[in-house]
Amino acid sequence: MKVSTKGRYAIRFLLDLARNSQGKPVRIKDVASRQEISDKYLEQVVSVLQKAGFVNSVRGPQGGYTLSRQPQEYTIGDILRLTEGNMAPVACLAEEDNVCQRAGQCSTLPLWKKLDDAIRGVIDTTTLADLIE
Amino acid sequence: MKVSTKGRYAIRFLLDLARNSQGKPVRIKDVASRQEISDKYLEQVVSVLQKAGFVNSVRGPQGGYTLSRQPQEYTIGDILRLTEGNMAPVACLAEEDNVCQRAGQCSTLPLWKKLDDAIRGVIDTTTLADLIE
DNA sequence: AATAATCCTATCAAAATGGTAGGAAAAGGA
DNA sequence: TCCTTTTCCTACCATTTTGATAGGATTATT
Repeated sequence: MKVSTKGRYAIRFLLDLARNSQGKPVRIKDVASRQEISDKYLEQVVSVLQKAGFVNSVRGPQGGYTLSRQPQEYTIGDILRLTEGNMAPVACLAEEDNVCQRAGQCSTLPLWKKLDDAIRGVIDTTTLADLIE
Repeated sequence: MKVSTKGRYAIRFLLDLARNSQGKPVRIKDVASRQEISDKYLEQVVSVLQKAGFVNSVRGPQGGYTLSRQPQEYTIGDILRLTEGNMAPVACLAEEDNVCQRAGQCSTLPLWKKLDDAIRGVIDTTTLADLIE
């Protein structure tokens, strides 16, 4: 039940952009050094963000990344679901077609639903903007 | 961010004991077949429960396991922390000595604290008894 | 003595995690 | 045009975790 580096680095990357890009593109290398993270690994994480349209990229010298929306328009849930996959605590809650045959008689399902609600209650109501002081 | 089979099987095992043991020991084999779980694997999960004193065991014929407390005295949090390890969503919240050097300037820490609180709010207030209808 | 159950340890395949590495492609400046 | 700088893309890899299987030792009952 841990959030992996993928999700955590994605949040820190976007947060770093929000803070350090004044309209100008920010290089992965700079974020990586500020965040004390492997830049080659961060590159892979950012690639997912880029493909999903979470960031805009500029290639070549003076290139880098910028946010494609306002900080308050990124929920932590969006970022984590993109990078970590579904955030449901059990697989049977993750997708519609993943319902198991025991669902009807499963007495732990209500527990997992409550836990899922609690998690979503936090990650879907917190945005990047909330993390910037 | 998934609860693994270890934690889920442990809950289902204890729940099965609560339902099917009328004072008498319940065999792993029977639980495993009712729960459609590998009995040799369940054995290993149960061994953790036994060593922690969550269940009493009786060896030999007519042996098996019984709950060592009342169902309402087992919180889901106790069971999951025992079998899954710490349930904090990030390592730096898991133990006292795990605090990272960036904690002071870490702007994601409040998020993880809120998420941790939300998770504990569910798992520490739900007991086995709540899952028995 | 045979049987039935827990107990204990070793092993293992597959997947996930957290990277490293190297080069291709694009864009800018000299 | 050429060099540099950046993103982009893909392959590979070591370690750990996950979810088991397997086999036998130990204990207790009949």
